[in-house]
Amino acid sequence: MSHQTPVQLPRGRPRSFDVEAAVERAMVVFWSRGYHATALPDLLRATKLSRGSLYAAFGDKHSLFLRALDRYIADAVTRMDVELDPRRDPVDGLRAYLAGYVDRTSGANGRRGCLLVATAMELAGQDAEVGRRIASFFKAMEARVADALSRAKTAGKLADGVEPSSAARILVCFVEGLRVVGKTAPTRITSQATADALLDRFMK
Amino acid sequence: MSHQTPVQLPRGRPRSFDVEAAVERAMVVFWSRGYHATALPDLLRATKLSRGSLYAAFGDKHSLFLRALDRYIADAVTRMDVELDPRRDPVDGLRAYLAGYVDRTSGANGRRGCLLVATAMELAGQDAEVGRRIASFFKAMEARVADALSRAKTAGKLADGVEPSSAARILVCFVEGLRVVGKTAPTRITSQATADALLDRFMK
DNA sequence: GCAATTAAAGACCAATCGGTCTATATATCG
DNA sequence: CGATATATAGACCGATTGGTCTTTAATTGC
Repeated sequence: MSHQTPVQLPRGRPRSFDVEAAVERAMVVFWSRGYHATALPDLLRATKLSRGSLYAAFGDKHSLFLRALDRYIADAVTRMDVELDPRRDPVDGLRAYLAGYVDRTSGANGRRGCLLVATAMELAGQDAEVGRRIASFFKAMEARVADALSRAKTAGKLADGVEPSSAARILVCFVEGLRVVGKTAPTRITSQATADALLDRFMK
Repeated sequence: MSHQTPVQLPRGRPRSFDVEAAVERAMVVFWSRGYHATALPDLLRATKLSRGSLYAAFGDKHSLFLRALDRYIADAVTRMDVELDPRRDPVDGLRAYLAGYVDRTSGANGRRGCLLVATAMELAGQDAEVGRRIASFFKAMEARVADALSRAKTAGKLADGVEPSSAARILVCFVEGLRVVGKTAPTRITSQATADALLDRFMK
């Protein structure tokens, strides 16, 4: 039994732009330029908002950045939840997870970089709000990968002596390192072979 | 038989500050704040130079940054050349190399981050001069690690199926990923255990 | 119609940006 | 000494920064 909260309809002109779409457009700009190098005019151009509307909707540049970062993180977590879904074969899941990173860190995709890694390096040390988000994301990733590895172990597919929690930390570092090295645009073939070689070390 | 190049002594007041020391001080500032977030006054305070002297000595902010980056890279390469010296036992060398990264990515050291990774994420995509330096550093690291692994293989110390070149790419990604995750200040014990677990996968 | 609300456009703000330049003191040479 | 060169301090520059505010038009509910 749920009650309808009687939503008081606002009296005036309703908001005419999609806030989430604006966050996404802002995210793309922060993603390609970083926080400090992104100026207000860049954000106005990308979101197609006026200065007034942007400040009314988001407060200031920093708040908008946090919304964009949250969006980026939510997308990444959602992706992992699909790839590493417990109902799926864990090894297939891990392969899909790695293949996704290979795709995102090769060639032109690699050049685009990663908002999360860039933010970690640019702001995590100085900005507590950002630092917490980065740390919790890495924990979330590690937990999901560890869980998949744990299921693989139960299924008898892990090589002898491989600890799921330890191997998960290795994989997290590896994929984040891929994002860094990906900035120099290695070929997909090389990256894929490297990821395969690592995973093979963990499997029977 | 070498000729003394007759160094024409400058006539006026000689330079009274140490240029390399100034580069190093500037490096520390860029290291902790990143390129865009570092303002001229920060650099003047750190180098203890006047505006005029700094511009006379280095040209502009960007040139000074490149000098600082080159210095950072040279230090890193020198360190690797010691750790992975061909006259040393390759496995000991690899352990020392990894231990160095563990030290630099744990706790407070981890929070300080890495100028190279931060620069890769902030500038490598947009700044060709920077991009080349980053790419060549990763190549240099990969070559040295591959060489050490190759010697380990010759000595019969590598596990079956481990390819030196492929394993070297894995290790490069891993240590750069450590630098990223290190921004959230993991404990040394955890990082060391993770690095050990990875290296063990490659060894007999 | 009228009140209420929001949009866009852009003037406006103080502060700061990277960079140049001048003035003056200092230190080294022949 | 006189010429040369470099140091510092700080004024100065136009451009840009993030952010506020005003004006006017648009769009809704009553």
